[in-house]
Amino acid sequence: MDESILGHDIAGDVDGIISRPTLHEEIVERIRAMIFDEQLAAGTRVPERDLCQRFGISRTPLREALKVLASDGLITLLPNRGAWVTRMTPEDVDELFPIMGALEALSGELACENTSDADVAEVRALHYQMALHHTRGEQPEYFRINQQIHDKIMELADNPSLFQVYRPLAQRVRRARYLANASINRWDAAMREHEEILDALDARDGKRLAALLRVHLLNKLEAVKRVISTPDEKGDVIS
Amino acid sequence: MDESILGHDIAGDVDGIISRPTLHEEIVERIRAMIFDEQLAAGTRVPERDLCQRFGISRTPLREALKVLASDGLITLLPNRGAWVTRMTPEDVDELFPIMGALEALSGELACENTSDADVAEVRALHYQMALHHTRGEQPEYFRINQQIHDKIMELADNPSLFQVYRPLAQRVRRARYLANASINRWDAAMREHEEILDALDARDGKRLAALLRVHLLNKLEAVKRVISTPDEKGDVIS
DNA sequence: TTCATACATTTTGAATGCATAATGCACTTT
DNA sequence: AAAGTGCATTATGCATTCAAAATGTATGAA
Repeated sequence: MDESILGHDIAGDVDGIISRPTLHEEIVERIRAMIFDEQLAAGTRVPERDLCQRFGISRTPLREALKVLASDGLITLLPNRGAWVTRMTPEDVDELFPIMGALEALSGELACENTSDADVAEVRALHYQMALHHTRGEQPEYFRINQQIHDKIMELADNPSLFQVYRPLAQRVRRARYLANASINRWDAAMREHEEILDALDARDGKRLAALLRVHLLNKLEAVKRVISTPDEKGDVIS
Repeated sequence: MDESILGHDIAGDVDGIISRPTLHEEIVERIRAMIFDEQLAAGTRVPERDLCQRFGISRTPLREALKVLASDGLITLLPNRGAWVTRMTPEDVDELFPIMGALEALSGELACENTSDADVAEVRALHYQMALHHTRGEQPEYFRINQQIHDKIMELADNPSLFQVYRPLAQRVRRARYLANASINRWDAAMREHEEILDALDARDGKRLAALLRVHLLNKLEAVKRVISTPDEKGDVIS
């Protein structure tokens, strides 16, 4: 019919709500992503004018986005002196890891109430893929799958508000967390902990999974602190 | 000398950092307060123009504040259709209470590591004042002191990030929480739980205090849900 | 040279302006 | 009268403008 002339099928969309994201939401996500993959590095200035040009927008929606990101703690606004990507301090890590531990523990507990066998199978597959990267010493791949497992558990918790609270915290510590994995000792230990995590999820043992996830994260705390309190030669503590 | 002529002593401030809060920060706090005490009621529109006039500012900083409050979930932005004070649904309560439970539990655990005898004495004084209001059936006073006790424990945790994460959640459920106290059954039970909470804090038993705070909050969940899912005659579910 | 100062330039915070979308209301039509 | 239609009004999202603050730079003094 008409659709085929237009070259695409619109039948599926006729009664859905039309989503019109506003600029500032879109920009929040883009800047999030840029901080995530370090196009905007911790401790550097957020180049307002450049970003406006790059995104082809005016300063108003960009600045709205900056306020939102600042309230997440992802960037820091210095009055009259611009926006800067927040740098992680050892004190921040001391504060944030216990919080994230509590939230991950909750995610594990809730996940056990909802997890199907297929879900466990999915996590198991990720787990053994991660184990493979571990034995091969492939750190970036290990780290990526590791993230996926924790994200999957968070998803199984089926609590969008929990994810929303957790996400900005996780993003703030993500880079430091990645670097902390460099320590091989900790890497082996983390892998053993993950065995137990999978086991507890399989058994739907919410309390145990919660405790494991919490300890797993707290164990990383010291490693992360060591990394970020060791300035490299550029004086740039975490990049 | 000069200070006394001006009528106040400025000697204490000479080397402190001069704080210059930006407009949008100030406005975020004001609107927070207005939602808190229901000058802006749940489910109603946030009157952008009125607020601009009232605060004597332009739309730009106000709108920046609205984006921040929206990212906290305190208000909801409908594209091209204004800002509305977020209304609490039973689903929200189901999601938020376990999260707040986990965070309060953590606050209790951390508090036990830092609490001095003087701090315990302070909480004890609040506790018995609250008990008095309970026996007298003075609900608003009871509720206020109850808040103060939980706030005090959060403060003793000495983790600003924890407070920052907790605060927006607490504010979202605050009104529903207040109404839930109306149920006398729950009120007596809550009072007994508070006895135990004080006891655990006094003993610096972090694990126990954590468990108590968590259960305390979870116990409120059902009462709160009952309240908000019972629309009143105006069809306004929580006001 | 190093340091301080004055001045031009840039950046920032907030107000204003403008195009588009949503809303309210008079007017029709049945 | 109830429901639909078209138009005027208002509100919204974003761009632009403007004043104040911060920054960079050239000049002069020690």
